[in-house]
Amino acid sequence: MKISTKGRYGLRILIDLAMHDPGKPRLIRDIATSQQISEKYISRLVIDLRRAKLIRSVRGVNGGFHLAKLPEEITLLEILETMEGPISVVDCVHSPEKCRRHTLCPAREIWAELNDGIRELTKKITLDDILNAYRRHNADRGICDYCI
Amino acid sequence: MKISTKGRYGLRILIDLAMHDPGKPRLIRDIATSQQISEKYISRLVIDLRRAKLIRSVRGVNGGFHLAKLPEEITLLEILETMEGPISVVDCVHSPEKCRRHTLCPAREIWAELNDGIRELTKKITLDDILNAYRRHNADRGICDYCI
DNA sequence: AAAATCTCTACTTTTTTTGTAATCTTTGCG
DNA sequence: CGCAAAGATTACAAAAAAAGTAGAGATTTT
Repeated sequence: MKISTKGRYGLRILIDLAMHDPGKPRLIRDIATSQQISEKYISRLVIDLRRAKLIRSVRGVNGGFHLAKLPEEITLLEILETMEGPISVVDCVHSPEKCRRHTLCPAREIWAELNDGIRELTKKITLDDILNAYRRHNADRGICDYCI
Repeated sequence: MKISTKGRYGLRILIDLAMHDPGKPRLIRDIATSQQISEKYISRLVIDLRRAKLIRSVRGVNGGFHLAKLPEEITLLEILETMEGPISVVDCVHSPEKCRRHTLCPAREIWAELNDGIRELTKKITLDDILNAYRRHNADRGICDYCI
């Protein structure tokens, strides 16, 4: 029941892009500097974000990244599922084949409901909400490890 | 966002006890056999369950375990927090000291709200709900790995 | 006293997550 | 054109976390 480092870093990258969107694409190098994440790791993470169409990339000289959607259109659910794979409180919710007798599995409905509940909660939170909370606070002090 | 093996095994132990409560305490050995978990590991796990007062133990000859409460009084939240520690989507929700600048941390309120939401969801599910789901299905086929 | 049981802590193994190395592809510009 | 500035990708390494075990101890009943 914890958001992984990958999830948090994905979010940081999106926050970073959101706060720099105007005009020219943002470099991995610059994201790395402001977010204090290695360039290598960022170039690994942006692949997932791009495949999920949350960001767009421009290759070659003068390339970089920017958001592919408005912050209010990006939900925490999308971000988490992009970075961490589908939310599933137990494996059989999303991989019924793992379960020896999935058609009979007792707690399946209960897990499915809990799972949906959690997904709904995260779906209601948008990148914009997080940005606003961020702006209300002392944005220029940067982001805290462990929190995002 | 996944229930750990420890969490699932704790739940299995409770289900096992609930289905055998009448009269005499149940042995670790018997739980191990029906739940297909090693005796060693169960004796490790029951410590946590006992400390959380979800089960009671009887030591010595003719000893064993039984539930300390009615199944409808045991929530999934208690079980999970007993086995896995407090639910916290990010560390700073429950360990603000980990956060360099926790009084300023931008997303803190958002995480706290999400966290509460998840806790509420799991609080609404009781051991009895799970037992009922279990009984409605083909209980004698046992519990599926990965699901519980 | 002996046997049956639970209790506890420290350790090992396994699995998962995190992060890096190295190489390839695309594009703009002189 | 050809080079340099970017991003893209995959496979591997390191670190952290989770799972599980060993072994000795403490209680209780008979």
